Amino acid sequence: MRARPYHHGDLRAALLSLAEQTLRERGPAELSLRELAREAGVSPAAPSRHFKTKQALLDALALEGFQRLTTALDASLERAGEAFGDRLSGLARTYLDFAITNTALLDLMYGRKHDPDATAELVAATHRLKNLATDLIESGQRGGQVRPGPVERQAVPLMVALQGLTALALTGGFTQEQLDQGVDETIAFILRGYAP
Amino acid sequence: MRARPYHHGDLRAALLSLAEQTLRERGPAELSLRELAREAGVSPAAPSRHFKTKQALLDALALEGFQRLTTALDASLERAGEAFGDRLSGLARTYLDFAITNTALLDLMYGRKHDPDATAELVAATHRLKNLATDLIESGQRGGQVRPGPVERQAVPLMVALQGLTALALTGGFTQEQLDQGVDETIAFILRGYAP
DNA sequence: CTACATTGTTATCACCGCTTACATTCGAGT
DNA sequence: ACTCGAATGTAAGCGGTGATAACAATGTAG
Repeated sequence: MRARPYHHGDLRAALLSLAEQTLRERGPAELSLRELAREAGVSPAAPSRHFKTKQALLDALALEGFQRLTTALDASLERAGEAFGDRLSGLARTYLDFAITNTALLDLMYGRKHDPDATAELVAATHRLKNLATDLIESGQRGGQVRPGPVERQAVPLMVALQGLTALALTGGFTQEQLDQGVDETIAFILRGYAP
Repeated sequence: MRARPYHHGDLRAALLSLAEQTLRERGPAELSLRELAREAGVSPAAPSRHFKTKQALLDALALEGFQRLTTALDASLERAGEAFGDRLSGLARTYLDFAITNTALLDLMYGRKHDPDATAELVAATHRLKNLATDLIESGQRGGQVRPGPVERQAVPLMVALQGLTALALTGGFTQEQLDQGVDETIAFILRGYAP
């Protein structure tokens, strides 16, 4: 019977996975490198080979989150038809769904984002997200469902709505039903606001 | 020359004030009870007389934040005239201003809010905030500037917009000018959406 | 097969939040 | 004015944390 091998195999991935689980189940405050090491069955100093600091681990986790989110949003747009309303509604619901099922991760993502010394990769990831919104608005303008005007400005209400919906969903103390209604209401509201 | 007196005088207030300063300048992660005690010129265990745990300190800070915010919002409504647009615009700008000048504090406020074991006082404070929004919408309906419908639903887009605006303002990477334009745009957008 | 890079371990540091037992001061009731 | 309990502060110590440095085992390229 082989004892536990000296080398873990894929400690980096294991740490990220365990970290996300802990984040999800017990919140960011409870996340300890030493505990992750224990759970992974390695010594307390081992994680430092893969993540120089705790912050580096969190950054990697946030980056992974951004990747998963943009993937989901891309897929949603892929699924949707041509109609602007459908695309917008699908985007909003996908975003909201991600927010609800990955609350702590999303918090981490946005929390890290406005830290002055965030990774360049992280900043890039957020830009990609922003582009998704402006692209949608722009195509809506081409199709005539969105009033003309500078995209940079026109896209703001959409991003506001997305951020706001998730914020409410996460902190609001709403029932699931209220929430669904609120989403419907808000999407209708947005479309009305964008109408030419 | 008297040595430092055995009793601090108002340690509780001093701790809260120092804590807010630290929160503002160095973020929530850097906040340590021991350090606060050092800065207040008191032994490491002294704070525990006023705040049993670190979380209790943070809760007190968050509560203070809610009080200051609702005060500011009340004042804004007081200042504004009767016109629905003005009231809404004033409310939004006041909220946003608070968010920008008290970023970390607001984060703390909302972060604590959806924690299962939050103080009853905290929950009450957030409800007061929610009422402010529904009241505004309701009065808008009475005045005929807001389409009729259940207030509970109609108020959602407003709260969404407030939350979303602050979220964007804090994490967005916008210039001040872009932000001002975005606020204008969003407020116009909201009014259009609420129009009967 | 050897030399080097990678990955893990051990040991140690300084710091943290929290608790317990003890010291000082304040203030209310006589 | 005195006393005595409540409030407030101190000292010491526990277990936990993130980080680092020195050392050991393993993988791998030449």
